Amino acid sequence: MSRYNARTVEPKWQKAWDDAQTFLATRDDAKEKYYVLEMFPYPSGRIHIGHVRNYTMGDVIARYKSSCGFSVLHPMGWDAFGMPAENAAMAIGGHPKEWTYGNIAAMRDQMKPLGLSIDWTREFATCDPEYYGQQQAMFIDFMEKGLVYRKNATVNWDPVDMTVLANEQVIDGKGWRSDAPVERRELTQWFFKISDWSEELLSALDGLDNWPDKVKLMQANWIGKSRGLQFAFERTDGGEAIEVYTTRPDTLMGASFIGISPDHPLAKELEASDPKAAAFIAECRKGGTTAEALETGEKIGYDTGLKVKHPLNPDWELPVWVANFILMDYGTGAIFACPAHDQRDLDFCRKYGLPVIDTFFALDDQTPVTTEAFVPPKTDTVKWVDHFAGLDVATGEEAIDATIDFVEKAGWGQGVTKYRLRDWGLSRQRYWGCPIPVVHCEDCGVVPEKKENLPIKLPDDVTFDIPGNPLDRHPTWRDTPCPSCGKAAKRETDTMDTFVDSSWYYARFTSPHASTPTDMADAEYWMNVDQYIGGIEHAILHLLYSRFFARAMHETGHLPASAKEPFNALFTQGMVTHAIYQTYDSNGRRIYHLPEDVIEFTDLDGQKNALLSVDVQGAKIDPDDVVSMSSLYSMLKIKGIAEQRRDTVEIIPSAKMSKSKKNVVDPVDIIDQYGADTARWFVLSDSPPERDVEWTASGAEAAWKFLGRVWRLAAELGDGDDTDTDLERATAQAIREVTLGIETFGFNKSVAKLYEFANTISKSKAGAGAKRKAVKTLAQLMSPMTPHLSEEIWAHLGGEGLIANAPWPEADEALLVQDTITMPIQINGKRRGEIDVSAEASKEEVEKLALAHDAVVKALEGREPKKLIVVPGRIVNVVI
RNA sequence: GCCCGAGUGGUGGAAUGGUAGACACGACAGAUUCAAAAUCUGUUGCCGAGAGGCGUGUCGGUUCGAGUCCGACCUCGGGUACCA
Repeated sequence: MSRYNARTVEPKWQKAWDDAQTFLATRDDAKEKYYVLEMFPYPSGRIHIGHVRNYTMGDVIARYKSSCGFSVLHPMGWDAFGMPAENAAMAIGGHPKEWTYGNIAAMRDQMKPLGLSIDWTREFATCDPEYYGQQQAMFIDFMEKGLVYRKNATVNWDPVDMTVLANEQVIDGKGWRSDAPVERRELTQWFFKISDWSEELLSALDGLDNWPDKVKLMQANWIGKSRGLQFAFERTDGGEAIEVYTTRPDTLMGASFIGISPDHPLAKELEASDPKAAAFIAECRKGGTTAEALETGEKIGYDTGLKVKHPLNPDWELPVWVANFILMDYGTGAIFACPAHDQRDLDFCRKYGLPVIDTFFALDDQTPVTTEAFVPPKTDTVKWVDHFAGLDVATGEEAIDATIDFVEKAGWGQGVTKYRLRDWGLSRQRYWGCPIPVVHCEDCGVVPEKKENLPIKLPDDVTFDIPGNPLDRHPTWRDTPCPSCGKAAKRETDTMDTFVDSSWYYARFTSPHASTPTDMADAEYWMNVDQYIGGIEHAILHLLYSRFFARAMHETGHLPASAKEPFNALFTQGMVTHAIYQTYDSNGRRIYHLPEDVIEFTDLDGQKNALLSVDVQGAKIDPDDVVSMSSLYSMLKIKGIAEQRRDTVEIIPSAKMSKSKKNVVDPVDIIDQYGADTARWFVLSDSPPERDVEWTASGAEAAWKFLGRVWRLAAELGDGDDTDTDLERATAQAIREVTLGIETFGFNKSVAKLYEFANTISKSKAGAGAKRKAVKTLAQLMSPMTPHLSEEIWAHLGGEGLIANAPWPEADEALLVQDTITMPIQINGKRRGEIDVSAEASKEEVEKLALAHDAVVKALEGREPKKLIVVPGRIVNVVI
């Protein structure tokens, strides 16, 4: 009998599937459809083990659903625009287009051997002009529907490189290449009006029954619906009143000062007239644009000298400050601060010597606030000091409602609902993205390009030797006649955020070669995505943008109403993580090292250490032999390697795999050595799919051994027509549990059950006929995970056609019924024995049996139990 | 900072509020072998000679019963609107 040889078997079956066009998705109105989609990859150049895990999960679902009789759509494409291509062009020369398409070819070559059931005829990359041209057409439709507009927005500006930086390119407040302190700068940019859909995107979350609650919660928090009070503070100098929005109007008596954003119109006025204010605002503009930078940075303020009148007491004047932590994007860009009940306000007031006024206390503690703000949940009842709406004891919620009522009746303010969600800024000052199809004409203004001129293709003749957007400095590309008046005009040089590309690719897959963005008949049949699979890191932005886009596409006639919520079910798989190894150069900048360039060992204290392999100069070191840094040095000395200064390698454990941080693990070694089925089986084993896993290759060999064992089990079988009830029962149980595992994304549990089932078969004394039947079912149950091996066994055992086309096995329910049950007996909640009872036994019979149990009799010593709990079919607890 | 998760043997993990540790890795012992590889069999949470006790990040609570529910905290991970 020959050994299982993945190297010859796997390509054989891949060819058989290709020849039979097994995975071609076809519209078949007689069949129910099932659309499985994994988030498409960025073509970084190499697939990593996380991709293998992700796509194998999708493949298990796709193959399983196909066996269940569905017409399956399982496509693949490339999220191909983005910064890394431009970075590569800057770092190593070449062109982003060549780099990207080269990477796509390499990754496709790495993916094909995995034997994924993908309909490759639908493949596309978002940087294909055929794709982004359709995106431009949609953009024009969105413009017509008023879904797009322009306004000013802040960007990270590198004053040395004179270019816009991505948040990722700002490291510790400095530009990644220039090392110069980053500034915030305003540019006119394009926006999608996603905020018009805030309520819709929020309330529709309720209908997403098959989405993880955590994702829905994150999106709801992100949209951030709040009800508050909007009103104006009159200025004492008669200037324009300051509108504020607050979610805690009930604390108005605790107001300490008025804070405005450095980007507030009033701040801008002062910037022109007050040099000190201008200096302060300039200070605020230092640093990056991220929320994290703003909120973790030092809170600073500037007293404008302006005063406002408190609306409840015209004699009470409050100072107006400019504060760097107030965002112009949220509310009105101005607040009143209540330091007693907001920690940030309190810290600020203590720093600048502003008053702190308590407005309410806990019922049992009236200590005034000192260094810690009193911020109870809004549902807690508190005692009010002097509430203007006449409250004494009430919850925060009641007080807020009462206050809004009071103010509305008094006529100086209004209850308002606001959302935190901001409009989606889609402009990018970069080359490698989808050009925004508009023209700036001196006479006509901003004019959309004519659809017949689409796609507006990116010019190929660009260079990346200087920072900035090559489209801006291209000699001719910008020049174009105005689509409206025909006069010489200029193209927009901003390109689109890559999130635009990934916000509708799922729809394009339903008709990837159509001459319009979608084909309605195809979209009607294939949409929605029945199962979407991707990383939790996309829980907010990508998934929210996609939900918005589907709605916008419906508005513009590109998707049916039924596809407004495009993903029926979502599964967020965990990430495969790996340690990052870093050292520092002489300027203190981080240098990242590949895992294969590092020797890692654990010393006797359990401390992890690492050294660069180059420092070991090729000496063979077994990390298990190294117990401490000094023992490593002695070993190196013994091996004749001269003592030298060596960098200590810093280890950052369990970080998301990222090419730029060089902690990406390549799966090709495993595939080369053991085959795709082993890699697939391995990534599905052990870890629950939703959990992050630290990458370790130990266990790959065990997976390979198991698959060999299953093959031998099949290969060594003889013939016979005998049957075996025990094996049939084990088969029925395996079918039930493996199926349940797949249906609930418990692939690790399915794998464990398959191990158990295979062990049961190999240990069974049943005849060849009975075993043959069991092994055939085993092969079928394994086929979504190890499709090549399963086909080989299926063919060997005389199965009809391809196992990929065989219907999913069904469990014989009659065999799953148990007649006796073993029930554990607890005494005071601790397990002390067990009894066997018939499945039909009444509660009374179980109680009798339990009380007659040796351990119970002994513990009772003739007394009556205090309580006797019988959970039928489960457990008995005797309380003494 | 803010929002969302996760934490169980040496390791990955299993467990509708009902026998904690299924299944696998590793380790150890044995069989087979001239020997090894491969394969097969067995043992394996910790403490204890044993009886037994202790055990699911920490502390507290609810319950007849908590890994699971509630509260506080610790650590790690993801997101934080220009990484994708």
